[in-house]
Amino acid sequence: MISCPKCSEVGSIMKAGYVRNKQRYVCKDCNYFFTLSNPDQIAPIKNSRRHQTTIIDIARSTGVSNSTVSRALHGHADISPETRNAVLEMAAQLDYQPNQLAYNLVKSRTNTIGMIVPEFTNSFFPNIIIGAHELLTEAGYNLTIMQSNESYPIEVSNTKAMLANRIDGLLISLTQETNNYDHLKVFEKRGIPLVLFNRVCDYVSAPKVVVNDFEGSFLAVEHLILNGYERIAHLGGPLNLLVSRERLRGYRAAMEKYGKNIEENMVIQGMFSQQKARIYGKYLLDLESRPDAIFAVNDSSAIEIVLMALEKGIRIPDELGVVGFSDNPESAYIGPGLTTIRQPTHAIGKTSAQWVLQLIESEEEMILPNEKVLKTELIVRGSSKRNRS
Amino acid sequence: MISCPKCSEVGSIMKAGYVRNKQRYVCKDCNYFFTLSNPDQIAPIKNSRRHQTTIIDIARSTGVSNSTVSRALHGHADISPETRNAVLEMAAQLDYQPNQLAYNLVKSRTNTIGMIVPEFTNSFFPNIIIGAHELLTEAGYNLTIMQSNESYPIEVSNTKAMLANRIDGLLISLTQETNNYDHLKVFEKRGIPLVLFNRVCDYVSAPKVVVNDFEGSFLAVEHLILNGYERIAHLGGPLNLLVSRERLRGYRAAMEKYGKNIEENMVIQGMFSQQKARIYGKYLLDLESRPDAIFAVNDSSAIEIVLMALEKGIRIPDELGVVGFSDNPESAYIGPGLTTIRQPTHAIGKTSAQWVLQLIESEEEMILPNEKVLKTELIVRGSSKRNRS
DNA sequence: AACGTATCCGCAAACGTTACCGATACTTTT
DNA sequence: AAAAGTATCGGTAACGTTTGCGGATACGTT
Repeated sequence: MISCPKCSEVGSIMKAGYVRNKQRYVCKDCNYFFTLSNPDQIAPIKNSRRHQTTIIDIARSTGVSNSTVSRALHGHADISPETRNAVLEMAAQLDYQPNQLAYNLVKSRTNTIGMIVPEFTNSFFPNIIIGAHELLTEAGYNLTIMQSNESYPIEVSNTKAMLANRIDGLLISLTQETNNYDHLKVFEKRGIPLVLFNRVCDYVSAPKVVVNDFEGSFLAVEHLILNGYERIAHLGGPLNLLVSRERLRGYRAAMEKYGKNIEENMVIQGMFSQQKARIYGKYLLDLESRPDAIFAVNDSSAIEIVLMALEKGIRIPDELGVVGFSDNPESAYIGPGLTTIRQPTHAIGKTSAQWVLQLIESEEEMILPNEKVLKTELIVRGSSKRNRS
Repeated sequence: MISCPKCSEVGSIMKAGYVRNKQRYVCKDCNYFFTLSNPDQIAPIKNSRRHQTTIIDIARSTGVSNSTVSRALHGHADISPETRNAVLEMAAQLDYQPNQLAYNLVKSRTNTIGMIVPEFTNSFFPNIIIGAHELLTEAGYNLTIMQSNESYPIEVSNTKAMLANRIDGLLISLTQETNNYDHLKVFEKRGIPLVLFNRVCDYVSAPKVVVNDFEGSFLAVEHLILNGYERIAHLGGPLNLLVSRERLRGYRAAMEKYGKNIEENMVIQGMFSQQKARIYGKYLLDLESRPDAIFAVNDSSAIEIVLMALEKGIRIPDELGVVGFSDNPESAYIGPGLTTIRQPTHAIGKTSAQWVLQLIESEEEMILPNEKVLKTELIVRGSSKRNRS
């Protein structure tokens, strides 16, 4: 006979429908609804994943409490050498691996720095990663890398994922097409340190690590001028990126300083891509009055130009001087050797990482210079050393 | 006067030592020990980190329970459209970001794949990473990358960190110096899918993704022979790596097939490094009876040889044929262009990632072929196209 | 009236750790 | 010997989620 779990009444129990395929009853006395639990139900299917030994397992096997185990494992005080040893032994025996997830949850920090780069097809960003990676691992931090693939939506979703994973700090280099920065302001609001590098923007009040694009660009163009080139073209990048604007500015400044006329039809701004480089390069080389030198915004564009020029039989550097930017590995090996501006990629990564760690470890909001500008270096190779005539 | 918090007695309170620098009392009546909490103590320093809005916040603000919020956020059933919308609205308003850590803890999976590479200074491993990254992000997984820096101890500590972070699967390429594999066997024991790629070993029963080094090597040497080279040297890698052994084997097989004599003083094995390459290269080029072709174990060695030969005035390819392995980006641009064997780096990454996901998603232990061999490709450039005389 | 069905929501137990606050048992001091 | 101090250990509440299951209401159906 069924009795009410509440008033123990037996007589006034009635069926009252089904809930999840189980008979439901109601006690008319106390108006209490209930269903009967089936004790002989099949035990829930054991999770096929093997059980990972936890602190609790160690505690049980050693006969101490969880907290003691935790203290022993972390070399805390308040524990006798004997129990510590016993615990450590048992931990080794049970092949214990701490669960960082639980640790992170309770400490609400992950010891992980996130990094978002637009791409890593050429060696530029990988080298930055190496620099950051080195410093971070040494400091006991992990690094998770994501790639926005030069796409703004992916960048946004990447930042969301980083946020969800509760990284302790973020290093980010923006996309070509990013011009809304709300996804970065979230980090400010949350108090999560953020450092922009290389592809930065002015609309976020976060530290920025950049190279001296202006100066590098200036040096490159000055070098061309000093080598006797007169009519220098500039194949630039997209103007929403600061680097493109700075390199353009350096170009203009150098031209102006030496009193060279800038022919505006020889100043082109476009997206970074090999295809675009070929199109713009062809345009410049096919100009009725061809420039005698081209300063390109990056090495891959410069190399395209060199190759096209050689195909056309234009002699480099005599008939055409070419200078690139970044010093890609292949630039040293191409035909005459590409003159270029070397960026301290390693240092960019290292500096950014260092900065984000400083921000994390500084309790009070430190007042820091909000921009660090690293030096560039002119690498002179064959593509610009004209035989003075 | 101090009164017992339990029996409110005042007379029989006595000091009873210190606990963490705080006076401790005991009530002789009820034998109750206690310390006085200091209400005017400075409030515990507020964690400077701002409060992150949680599911509970949303629940409170919306007037529903946590479970309802959770269900609403995940589009579960058993929830009315109105409450769902209310919850979602409130979530947006409070700028809720889910805490992946808590999620991972309760689900005991992280949706993250770990990857350990020996280095990423040249483009080889970055390209593999790109391939894996692409596939994994598409499948909704994250990728955390670690670098062992060609050091066995670092590799071990990396695997430990991966384990602690409860990655769902691991992709690993071994160090030059790794010859103990216990740290990998832990993954087997734990049931965590593991895939080896490129630098693999035979002593772990895990899937392996490699390229056909033997065949590639054979093709390279055969190509040299078919171009009329006779006395072909081999500059090889360290023999504890399978790749080195396979490439050596391919070299020997091709030489044998075409009845060429192998002069053992022209077969050298050494570590991967630019310096070593220069030393061995100098040795080969300075030999009293110089080889007429060199097959190098990788492109960077081959390039060193090409550069040294050009310095010495040795004409390439007429006096010396050179073939490398890997198709580094700079190989296309160097002097005459370096003939080389292209490895499908992208595919290596993609295949490995695909495989690890298969292992994760297959409930029962699937029987899979435990090795996948990807094809290599001969890229013919100027350094080996001899003008037949 | 009695029973059945559907829909929606809340409770509370996990997940594995850490750390605060006590609580013992012992040693030392007065 | 009582009182005070010391050295270790345990209990337990967090951390933020998910989820199984029970409970409640509102109808619809015999």
